[in-house]
Amino acid sequence: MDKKFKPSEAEEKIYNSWEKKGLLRSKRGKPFTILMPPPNANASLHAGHGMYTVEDILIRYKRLTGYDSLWIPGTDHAGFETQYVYEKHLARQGKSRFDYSRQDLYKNIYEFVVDNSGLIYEQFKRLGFLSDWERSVFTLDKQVLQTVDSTFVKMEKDGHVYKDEYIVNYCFHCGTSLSELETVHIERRDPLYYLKYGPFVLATVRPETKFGDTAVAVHPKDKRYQNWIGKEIQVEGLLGKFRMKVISDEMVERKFGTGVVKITPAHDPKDFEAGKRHNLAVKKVINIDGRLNELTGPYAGLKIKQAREKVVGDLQEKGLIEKVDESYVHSVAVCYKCGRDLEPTIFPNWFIKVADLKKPVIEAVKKEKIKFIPKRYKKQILQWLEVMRDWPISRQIAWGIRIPVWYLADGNENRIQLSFIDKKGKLKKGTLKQCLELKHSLSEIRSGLQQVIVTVDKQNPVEYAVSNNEPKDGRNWLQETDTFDTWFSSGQWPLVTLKKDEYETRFPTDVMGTLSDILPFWISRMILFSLYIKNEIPFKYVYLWSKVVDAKGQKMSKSKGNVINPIDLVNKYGADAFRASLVFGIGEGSNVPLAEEKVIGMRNFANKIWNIGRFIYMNLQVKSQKSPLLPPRAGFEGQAKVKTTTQNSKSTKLRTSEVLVELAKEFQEEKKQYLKAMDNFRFSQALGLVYEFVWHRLADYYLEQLKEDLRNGKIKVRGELEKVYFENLKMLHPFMPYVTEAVWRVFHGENSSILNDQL
RNA sequence: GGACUCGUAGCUCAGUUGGCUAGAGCGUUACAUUGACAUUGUAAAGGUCAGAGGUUCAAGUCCUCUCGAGUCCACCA
Repeated sequence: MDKKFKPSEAEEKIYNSWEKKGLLRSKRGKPFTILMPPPNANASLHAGHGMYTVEDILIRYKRLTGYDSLWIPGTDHAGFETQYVYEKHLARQGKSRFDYSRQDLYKNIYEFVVDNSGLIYEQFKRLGFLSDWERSVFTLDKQVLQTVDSTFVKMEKDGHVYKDEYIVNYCFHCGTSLSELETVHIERRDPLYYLKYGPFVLATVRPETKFGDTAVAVHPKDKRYQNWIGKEIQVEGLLGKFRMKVISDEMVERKFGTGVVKITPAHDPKDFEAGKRHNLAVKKVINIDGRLNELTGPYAGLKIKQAREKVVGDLQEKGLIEKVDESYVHSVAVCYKCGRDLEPTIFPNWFIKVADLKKPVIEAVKKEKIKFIPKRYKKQILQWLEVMRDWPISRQIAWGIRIPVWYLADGNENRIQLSFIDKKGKLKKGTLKQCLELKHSLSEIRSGLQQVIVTVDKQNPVEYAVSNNEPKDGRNWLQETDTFDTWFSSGQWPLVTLKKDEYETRFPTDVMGTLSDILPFWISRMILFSLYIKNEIPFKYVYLWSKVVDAKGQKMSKSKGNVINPIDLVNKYGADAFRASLVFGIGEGSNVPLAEEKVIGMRNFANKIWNIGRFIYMNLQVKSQKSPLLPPRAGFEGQAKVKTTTQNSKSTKLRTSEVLVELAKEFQEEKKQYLKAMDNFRFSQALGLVYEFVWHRLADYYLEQLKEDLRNGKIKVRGELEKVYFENLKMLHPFMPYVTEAVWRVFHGENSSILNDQL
C-alpha cells in the first residue's frame, strides 16, 4: 500500500470494475427506487449537480442494507432552455430561427443536442454514481412521446383541456409565451403619466396601450366619482373623439393616482380579468411581433418603446398630460430567461384546467402520503397549489413535443394563418388561402411549415381533432405547431421511466430528490399527473436540497466570477473529497457552501481512512512473516499483554481487554446512531458521526492504545480492530465510495467489492 | 400584503422530543514527530449562542417582541 491514497489512479479503475461486474444495480432484496431528475441533455456538470450525490448516497446505503436499489437516469430536452441556447448559437452565425422551417430547426437542434450530450453522464460517473446508465430515458424518446400525447388526449376527453384566447405573458425576444412561474418580477423606476381623459385624470405607465382601452374604472365606494358610474364619458384622444364606459370595480385602489384607471383587457392581466367580469370588449393593439397594429392609426408599425415616446410626445403637444411622476417605482414582469419586459397579450393557447386536477394533489400532500424533507416545504407547496391557476401549455417553439392537435384545413383556408419556408427557401406568411393561391401546394406548405395560428372563435370554431396520430379520413389536416411546455413532459417523468412490470413492484418510487427551486414547476406536476393517470402518488418522499453557494455563501454566477467547476475539484482532490464536502457539516435545507479548503479537509479524511487500513494491513503482514517463529497460542496473549503494558506504563495505560470492551461499546453506539440518522435522511449528521469516530476515536485513541499489541501480533486485537474498521468502511461507503472500496480490495482481494457486503 | 428561513469562535457552518464543561472544518499560536498518516499528532487562544422579556428545576434549543440578513408567493394601473 502506498503512503497516500491517490484518487486519480484508483477512481477510474474502480468505477470500470463496478460497471463490468454489473454492480450498477443489484439483484437481490426489496426494491428501492429513485428516478434521477433529468439534467438537460446538453448540459455539463455544474456545482448544483453535485447534489445528485445525495441520491447516490441513498442508493449505496440501501444497497448495503440489503435493498435492491435502482437509480434510473435520464436527460431532458428542456424545450425553451435548449432552444434559447441554440438560437444564441445561430445568432453568432448571423441567422435566426425564422430562416428555417420547424422541421429543419428541430432536426438541427436535435443534432446540436446529440453533439453536446453524453458529457454529463461521463461526469456523473466520475463522481461515482451508481446509476443504471443503460436504462437512460430521454424526454424525446418514442415511449415518452407516446405517453405524453396519450395523457393529453385523455385530458381532452375528460374535459381538462381547452383552447382560449387568453392573456399570456409573451416574450417578444424569445418568441414564446410563458407561464406565470416563468416570469420574474423586478423593481424598477418608470415615469408615471397623468393623462387627461375626458372629465378625468388618470395615471398610467403605459400610455401606448390607451388605444386598447375599452373602459375606465373607479372604486365602487369612491365618493369623488359616484355620479359617473355606469355612464359614458366623452374623451378627446390622439385619434379623435370617442366615448368610453365608466365601470366600478373593487380592484381599483382609491389611493393610487387619481383613483381612476383605464381598462385595457388585451394588454394587462388584471384588466383582462376585469374585462371578463364586466363583459368588456378585448381590443388588441399590439401584435405578437411587438409592434402596434393598424388600430393605432399613425402609430401602427412602431415598437412598444418607440410608440410610447411618440404617444407621450403627441399627448404633451395636445396638452393632454397633466403631470409626470418620475419617481414612481413598481415591479415589472420580465422573462426569466432573457430579462426583457414581458408583454401581456392575447394569444390562442392550450390550457390545462387545474382546479379539479389539483384537488387530489392537495389531499395527498395534506395527508402526508408524500412527505417533504425538510418539512417546511410541505407548507410551501400547499401555498403554491392553492394559488395555482390554469396552466398555459403552448409554447411557440420548435424544440419540444408537438401538441397532438390537428386542424381541419379543408374549408377553413381563410381562418388558418401560417408561415412557412417555400421551396426556394423564402419565408412566406398569410392565410392558408393566400398561400394556396400563390401556387404553393399543401405538401410544400407542410414540409416548410413554421407556424400555424388558428384564432379562437367560440361561436364557430375551426374543427380540430385531438389524437396521437393524424386523422386519416381523406380530408386535409394541419397539425398544431406549438409544442408542450417542457414541464408538461417532464412532469410525467414517473410515468415514462419504469418498465411495465415495475409499476407493480417499484411504484410509487421511494425518494425524489431535487433542487427546491423547481418544487412548483416539477414536483407538483409530477404528483398531479401521477394521481390523474395512475391514481397513485409517484414517490413517497421528496428530499429538497439547497443551492450550492461559494465559500462566502454567495450565489454562484458567471457575472460574479465565483463559479466553481466541480470536475476541477475532483481532478485535484478526488471524487470522495468532493462528495463528502457537499454533505459534511451541512444543515438540512440550508445553503451548501463549497470551498476548496473544505474539499482539502475531506481529502485529508480520505487519506486518514486509507492510512488506518494501511497500518492494520502492515501489521497483518509483519505478523504473518513472524508467525512461524512466534505462533500465537491460547494463554500466551494474557502474559504478553501484562508485559507490554508494564513496559509502557509511563503513562496511565489501560489494559488491552478493557480497551477492547470500550471500543466495542463505543462502536455499537456509533453504528446505532448512524443507522438512525441515515434512515431519517440526516446524512450530514451520519457522516459527521463516523468522521468523529474514525478519526478521533479509532485512529487517535484506540489505535494508539493498541499499537503495541498490534505490532506484537495479537490476533484478537487485530481482529477487533479489523472488524470495527470494516464496518466503518461500509458506513462511509455511501459518502466516499472510492477510498472505501480501494481499501476493501486490499484486504479482501482485487476481485472483491464492498458493495457485495452488508451493513 | 401573506408565508418561510436565518443571525452560534476570525471565516463557513453543525448543534431534532429543552439536560453533563456549547462543537466541527479552515485559520491562528506553541510544542512534538525519521515504522500508518506532515494530507500528522498533542495542546492552547478565541463565543454575554443578535438584543430584550417570558415559560421551566433547567433555554443556543420553546413562546412574545425588537433589530439585522435572505427566500418564496401575491400585488402594484
